Amino acid sequence: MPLFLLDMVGPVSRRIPEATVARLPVYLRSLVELAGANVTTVSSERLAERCGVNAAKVRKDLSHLGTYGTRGVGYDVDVLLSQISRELGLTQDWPVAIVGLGNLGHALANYRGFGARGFHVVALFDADPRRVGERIDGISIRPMEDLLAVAAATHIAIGIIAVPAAVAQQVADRLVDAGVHSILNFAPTVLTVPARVSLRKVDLSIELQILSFYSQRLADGVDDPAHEATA
Amino acid sequence: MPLFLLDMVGPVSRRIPEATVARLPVYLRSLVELAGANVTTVSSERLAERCGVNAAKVRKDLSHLGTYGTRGVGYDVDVLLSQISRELGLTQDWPVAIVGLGNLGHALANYRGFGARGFHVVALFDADPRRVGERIDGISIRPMEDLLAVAAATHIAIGIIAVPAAVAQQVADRLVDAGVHSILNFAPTVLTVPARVSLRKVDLSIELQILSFYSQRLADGVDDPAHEATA
DNA sequence: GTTTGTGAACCACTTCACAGCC
DNA sequence: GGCTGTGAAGTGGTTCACAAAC
Repeated sequence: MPLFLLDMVGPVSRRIPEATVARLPVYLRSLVELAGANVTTVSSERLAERCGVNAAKVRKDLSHLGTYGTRGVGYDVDVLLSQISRELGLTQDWPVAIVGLGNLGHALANYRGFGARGFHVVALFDADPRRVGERIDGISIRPMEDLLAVAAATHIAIGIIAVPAAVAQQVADRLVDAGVHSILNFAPTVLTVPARVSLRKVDLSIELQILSFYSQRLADGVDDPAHEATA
Repeated sequence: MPLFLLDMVGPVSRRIPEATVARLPVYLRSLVELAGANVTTVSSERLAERCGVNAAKVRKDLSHLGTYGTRGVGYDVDVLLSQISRELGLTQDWPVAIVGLGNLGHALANYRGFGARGFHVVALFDADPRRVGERIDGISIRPMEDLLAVAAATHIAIGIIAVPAAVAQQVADRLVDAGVHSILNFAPTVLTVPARVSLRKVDLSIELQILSFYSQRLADGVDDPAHEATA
């Protein structure tokens, strides 16, 4: 490929390590804060400190996006901010559906900050007829049966599962059938989805049990190295 | 050390990789289900399938706890279950405090399944005087100022932070001052704690942004390898 | 002098593949 | 014949350390 075509390909085609992808949102958040405080330039050292990682990692991570820093100076906050936003796909809108509106589902549906960066809750579903029809933040809860029809009408990109573990897999299957290709699972169970579907999980009891492990170690005086959240 | 003393040291002194620790709760959950279904024996193959990992990983993970399998047969469900429970420190009780009782805090406070495995919510705190005094599931919300006194009375092991990002660090500092050595952070911000304190995080918007990244890739037709939740 | 970008070394974890035991 | 436990090989990610650029 001729060199002069390289910038037409753009950063989207680079292979970015998974570990880096997981840190980009953290950098982004910090950059938004810096921009809000009218800081125009930031060094890898300073950004690293704010994000709780080390400077070499920041530089390596950012180098995967392209060459946006200036030696002797640092990174331009606005440039970096928009590059990371673009890389994460936050310049477009992602319609989100929440399935299951118990305590957690309600909390999620009310969560401010969805809208902040391209995520919009467009539909709520619950199997319990007593909950159907209730409105949360202007959106009414629909019966599970409507999922396919709604997905057809408004292309749902991300499905959030907040139902009991026992029915989580069947909800996941329905979401996949409805064409959803990203799922965030809050139910405490292992889900299986086709390889093309992205799946991430948030599991309170697993987190607690991990903390329990290290608490016990601490109590027993085992000198474990510090460990940090992965989430 | 003479060989005959080895079993007195017990599995607690082995060095267990962090990645393994994060999977033990998943194995445990599956084993509890198997035990409930009166299954007495399980192979690494079968357990792996149920947990969404591969069999070699299960064997390697379990080998870190000791030699609890039988060649040609598999693992005894009950034995393995109790070994993992012990390793994770679930045979003892861990008093939990929740700080911040907005939507999410409420949902967490009402979460059944805390009690199931050694975790007990013993105290709730909120800075908002209008919320103080409210009772959730039999426990009344106390003002932040009571934290030190309550921590002194009931040894709080785990603190859950469910406050706005802006005040999360100061809440973390207070928890640490109160002697809490494990923190689970739901606030969307990076926290800094002393090395001896265990810190894990759950961050909804980071999860969504990671999903967004892969959604965009998918839309752009980049053939990324499948990726799974880390949490 | 300062700070990036990056090969090279290092480390942790995963997977393979098979000997050893049932 | 079946399945575990584990060295050895492979992979992905982190950290070092320094030349290049400002």
